[in-house]
Amino acid sequence: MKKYATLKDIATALKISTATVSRALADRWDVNSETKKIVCDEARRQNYKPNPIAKRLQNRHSKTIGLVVPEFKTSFFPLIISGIQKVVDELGFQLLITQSQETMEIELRNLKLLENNMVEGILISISSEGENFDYYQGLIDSGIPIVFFNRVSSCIVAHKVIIDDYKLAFFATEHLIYSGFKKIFHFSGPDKLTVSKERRRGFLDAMKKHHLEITENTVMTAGVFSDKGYEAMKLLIQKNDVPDAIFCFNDPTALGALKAIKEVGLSCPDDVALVGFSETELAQLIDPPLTSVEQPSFEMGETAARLLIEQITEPSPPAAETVSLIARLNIRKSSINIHKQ
Amino acid sequence: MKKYATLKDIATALKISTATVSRALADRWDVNSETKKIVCDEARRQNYKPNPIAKRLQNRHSKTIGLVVPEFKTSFFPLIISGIQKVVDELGFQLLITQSQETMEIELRNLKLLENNMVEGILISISSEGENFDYYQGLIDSGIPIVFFNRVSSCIVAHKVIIDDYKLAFFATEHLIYSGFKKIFHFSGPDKLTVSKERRRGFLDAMKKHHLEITENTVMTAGVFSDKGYEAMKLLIQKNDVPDAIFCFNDPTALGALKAIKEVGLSCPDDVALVGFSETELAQLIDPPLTSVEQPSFEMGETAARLLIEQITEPSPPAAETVSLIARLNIRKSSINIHKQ
DNA sequence: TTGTACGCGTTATCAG
DNA sequence: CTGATAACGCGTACAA
Repeated sequence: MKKYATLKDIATALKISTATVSRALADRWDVNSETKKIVCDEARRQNYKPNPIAKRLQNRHSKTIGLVVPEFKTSFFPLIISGIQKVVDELGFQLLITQSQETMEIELRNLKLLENNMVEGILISISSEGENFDYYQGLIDSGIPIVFFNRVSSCIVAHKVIIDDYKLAFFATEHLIYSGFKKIFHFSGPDKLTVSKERRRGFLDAMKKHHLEITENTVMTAGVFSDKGYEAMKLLIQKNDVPDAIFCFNDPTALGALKAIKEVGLSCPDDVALVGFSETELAQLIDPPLTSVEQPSFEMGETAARLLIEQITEPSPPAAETVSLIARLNIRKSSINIHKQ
Repeated sequence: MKKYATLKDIATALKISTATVSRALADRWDVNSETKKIVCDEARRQNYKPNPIAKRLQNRHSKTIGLVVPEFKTSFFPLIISGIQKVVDELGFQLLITQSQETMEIELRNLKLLENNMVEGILISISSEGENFDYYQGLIDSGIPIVFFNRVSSCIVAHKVIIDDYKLAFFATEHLIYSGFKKIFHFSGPDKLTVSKERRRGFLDAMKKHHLEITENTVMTAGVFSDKGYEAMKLLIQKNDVPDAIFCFNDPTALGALKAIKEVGLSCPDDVALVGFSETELAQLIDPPLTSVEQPSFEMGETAARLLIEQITEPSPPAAETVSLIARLNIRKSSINIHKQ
């Protein structure tokens, strides 16, 4: 193992004190320009690099924030990250990214990793398995602010950036209802996530408002990934209980359902209409183009990052606030009712 | 700003020495179980957390490696990251992820960021703008090994994990030729990337082998993003020089071209056939499904991570080696020649 | 202009 | 069993 060159190494090599070396390297005015030159040369010769860890031990601020997202296989989180990056760069901070892979365990490990690297604050969208409440709270208590976005913690007091999932789910469902579909199902997300609950609530309220029948299969838990949507759809086909339309928790789930639909020779939207959520790039490209709720992802990232850094830099940060951004339903071919025309 | 509780705080509160506190908290055998208990209680009371930075100042190893990728909007890099994560987790390391957004400047900033966090090694796929040679070499010289993957540096001696871009480009082009297309173009990637050069070389060699005409427009530089593919296609349409088929640098470029093709009422593959590269999830989902070269992304991540960690942990690491993984061409509808049937 | 000495928070060594 | 003390690498008052 190669040993680092330290200030001391340079000092002893040059037979001067470490203090002088330190000052020379910092290029300060109160040091002889000649010694300055000698020191710099020797530093280069020894391939000296200041040890950032030692520096931080005194400085106490790293100008770095951490991020934990569940995954970035879909384009949803990457878009948010772009927004975060922009603000972080603008404000002279740096960003460390981790992914929890939708598990609480890895999420916890990532939080600790970030903490170990002395981030000054954390942005997080929680895993679908549930929340590490205690740890969130512990971080906040120990002076590391957290801002939640998209998937937020229900019981921690902190800044949160979301959209109105309930309202959008309600809209999306009403869109299907107004299009003339009668037998409408919902593929729900993970039970523990607030977003899942909100979207399910929006769906059910819309169904109730229009007095549509709610049966045992009306709401099926399908999770976040496309294979779950595929399985759920397969199950319905097998049970011979195929609906006219399905409002899905997200785009991957809808795509999974679409795959199953096509496989058995059914057609979308003729036989089964589909609506997704949190529109990914794919929505517009697939066949048929998918109706989906478009979230202001980039803006969500910007807002969350700004709130976090504000909290870090402001001496008296504002009280915890929940910011709700505007989202909208993009109607495309997958939810057009051809029989109604 | 809340002040951290330190060992000293606990020590003074309990009127004992910091050494004892340290030992008690480390749960060592040579400390009275009663004092141990008292110390732990006081630690909890003061919400004490050990300062990892101070620890590292002596330990010198962080069990953490860093990653720099150009972007993760497409599913290509995320898949590689999954592979990396798997190995990193298995071997008890941790992973810090950064994205260069395809620019040299941010790449450099990220390298420094990782270095500042004392990563023990770095995995990188370089930005399309070019390479920070000097900095790569400096890192390696100062004892931080680097493993390149996918987009590798041409002039640094280090482990590299790639596929045979030349061969696959050659295959893909021959596939188009054997399908009966005559006027075949290539949308090339950024000029500075080795992968671009290799794929272009493969394309040109295949064209030459089969004595197909190469004109001024045959090779167009279109970059990495879909908008560039779109623009390039638009330009060809405008110039009234539309080919039978295009071999694109990657999937996004192909998708951009597809968009332009559809916009002017042309059809793929009837009017223009398309072949992509580094197959993303989308390839199978769009209309028409896109012929593309499938890279063993997950395996690439695994291999790169394994090589890096091996280099970190082995006392005498093996010489730099270039690993070439197996890739394959997946033929789909976008490159079927309907006129030939 | 340069050197001395101390602190950042922790662990390890060596006395007691 | 416990307490001083010396590192780890750097910055910086303070003294010379």
